[in-house]
Amino acid sequence: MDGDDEREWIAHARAAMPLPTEFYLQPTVQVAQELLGCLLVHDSPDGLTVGRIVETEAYLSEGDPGCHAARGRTVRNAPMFEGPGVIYVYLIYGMHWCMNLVTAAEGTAEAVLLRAVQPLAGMELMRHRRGQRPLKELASGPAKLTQAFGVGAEHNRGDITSRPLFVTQGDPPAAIVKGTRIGLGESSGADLPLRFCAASSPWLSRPPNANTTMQRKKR
DNA sequence: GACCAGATTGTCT
DNA sequence: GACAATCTGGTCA
Repeated sequence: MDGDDEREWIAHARAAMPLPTEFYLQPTVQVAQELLGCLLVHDSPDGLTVGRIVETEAYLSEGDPGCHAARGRTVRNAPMFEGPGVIYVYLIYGMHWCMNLVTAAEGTAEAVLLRAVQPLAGMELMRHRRGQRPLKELASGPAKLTQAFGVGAEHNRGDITSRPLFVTQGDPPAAIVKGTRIGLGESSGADLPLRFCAASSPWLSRPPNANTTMQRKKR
């Protein structure tokens, strides 16, 4: 990864076409898998950042108590009901932003959580936003990712199928590893195999199926 | 390297 | 008032 590579990624991202709304109308689990290898691009006023998506989680409307919309529509989760291609950004633990891409038709609340990306371009800007962290820690987690890419509340209800924040086609990983989702309680569908990772990627938030080690303690 | 606990605030019951 | 799709720094082995 050198400066020439970064310039090529920037040129590629500037010329790239966002994935269309139809992409997000596919079954959510399929979208979550097909997003792996795709490029997340944010052409912000501060500069351009590009990353390859290496980890996602699917949240479903049926039989998934971990989904924010499992108990119906609320003020917070309303974007999940607004149709394919809508960006759903929410605050977690009062400090961190998480970015979801809404799938399924309007009125059906399903989404894919972006958990980790491999930085490809705009690394200096990401470092600036993330506080000079090592490259591998720039976007290896849902909240790290949003911070590195400058995504926040102002992007909630945005459109992922148009600039400046969009996803474009990339190279699919050689293999995909499925696992259970991270951070969910036992009664929230923690055992559902809805986490998808690019196999053997060093850019993941955690190794596949290592989700039980950092559970919150009971209070 | 592995584990633990604190930070911090919007949302929901 | 409790909890949450997390992160980070500190402690200990």
